[in-house]
Parts: sequence; structure tokens; C-alpha cells
Amino acid sequence: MDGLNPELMRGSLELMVLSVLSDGSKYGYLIQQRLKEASDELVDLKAGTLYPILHKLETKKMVRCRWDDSTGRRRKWYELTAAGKKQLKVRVDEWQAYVECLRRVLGPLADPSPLPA
Amino acid sequence: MDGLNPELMRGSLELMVLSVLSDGSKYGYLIQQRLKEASDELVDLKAGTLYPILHKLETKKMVRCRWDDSTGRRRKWYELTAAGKKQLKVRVDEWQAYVECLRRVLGPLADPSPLPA
DNA sequence: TGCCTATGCGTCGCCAAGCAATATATCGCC
DNA sequence: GGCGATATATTGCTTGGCGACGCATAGGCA
Repeated sequence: MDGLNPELMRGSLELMVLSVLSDGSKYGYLIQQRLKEASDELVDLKAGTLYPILHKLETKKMVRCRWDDSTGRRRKWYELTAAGKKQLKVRVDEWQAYVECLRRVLGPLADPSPLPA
Repeated sequence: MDGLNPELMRGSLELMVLSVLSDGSKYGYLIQQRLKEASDELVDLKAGTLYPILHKLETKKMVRCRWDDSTGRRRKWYELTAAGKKQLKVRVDEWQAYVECLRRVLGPLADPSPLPA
């Protein structure tokens, strides 16, 4: 991770990967790049984090994958399954609920900071 | 935890505890109750989670504490230190940045779901 | 009197997740 | 030839949440 508190990220990484894939099939390294772009360089998934997540999603049938050895670069392309798309929706809803819950807990602290002046 | 994805909670529990304490001194069990109320029953910190967090905050001088044995119930009251209040501000800012970051990553998925009709 | 529940604090050990480190291989550039 | 980017994978360490305990008191109820 990068400019953000890494502790906070825990638990939303799988959601982020699913989200990036909703845009169309991608291979691992490309997912990493797209996520970095989309997050304004704030999220930089390490290989030791990304690949285990992808393998887990594959095991759970959330994605299907296909090797492409036609070029010198061996690439493993990942695509969301129907179950994966459904799961993504669920995860997004969970995320929204979580944000709303924190907003309530933080109360006035969640309001935009008053200007220093 | 309760109605929310427990994975998501990881990393924000300390923030929630600090937040509850910003309201004034409280003892452990009361913190647990207040957090439950504030979150609309969604966050129910277990003892095995709460007390280690409080001990950690104490070690890091984010809170100071005082035993009250005057009643039959032994209670350990916690109060935010100046460092704790500062830390709370930092954590809130990190949280806001995190939410904004996820909003960007999710893109259109972050928009409110269109009505089924 | 005994029992049950709520209150109140604490610790130990398991499990999962993130990730640094490491391994392997190709490609383009200088 | 050497270096950095591309590309995937695994191993092992560390941390955090938390279930399962343990202990003690207070109050209600039979």
C-alpha cells in the first residue's frame, strides 16, 4: 500500500479487485496497474497480495481464467463469472453500509473539518 | 461484529474506540455499549477485541486510565490524552481519504443503485 | 438459599490476511 | 552483456480479530 493507512485497506482489497474486473477481462499485472491508476497511486497491490486474492477468487468461482501463451509474455487473463458479478454487488452494498455505519459512529467528527481561519 | 462484513471492520476498530472516547471518559464495558448504540447495533465489540485495543492505546499514551474501586463493580476509566485527541484527528482524516479513494476505485459502482423499476 | 443473568476486566490460542522476500522467465533498451 | 520493466507464483513472518475461557460482583426471582 502507499499513502493510505494499510490497516484500513484490509478487507476491501478483494472488493477492489472485483471492481477493476467489472470493467472487462484483465491479467494480474494489468489489474495491479489499473488499480494504481484508479486510486490516484494510493493503492499499489503487491504481488504477494494480488495473486493469492486472484487464486482465492478462482477457487470460489468468482472469476474464470485462461492462460495466453501466444506471446513471449505468459499472461493469465481473468474474467468475472455471473457469481462474481453478483458477489461484487453484494460487496459494494456491504461497503456502503460500512461507510454509513462509520459516519454514524464518528458523528460530528465525520463532518468536514472547519477551515483553519 | 454483527450485521456488517467483519473483514471490512479490521483497521477501523481503534478509530471507533477513540471516537467514542472523544465524548468524555468511559470504562471498557460502557465503551462497548455506546459503540453498539451509536452504530445501530451493527458493531458489537467482543471483550477479546476491546480490551487488547484499550491496553494498546494505553501503551501508546493515547489514553490515560484510572481504577475506580469505590463501588462493588471495579471499573477502569479511560480518558483521551492530548496525543490521543491528535491521533483521533489523524485517523479521521485517513478514514476520509480512504472513503474517497474507494469512491474513485469503484467509479460508477459507487453511485446509488438505480431503482428496479 | 440457590440460581441465573448482566456487569466488569482480563488472557490464551487459533486463524486469516497482507506482504516482504525470493524464484523464474521474457522483453526492450543502451 | 546488463539493467529495469513486465509477468506469475510461493514461502514464511507478523498482526489483528475474536472465540473460549477464567474470575468476581450485583440484582432479581423462586
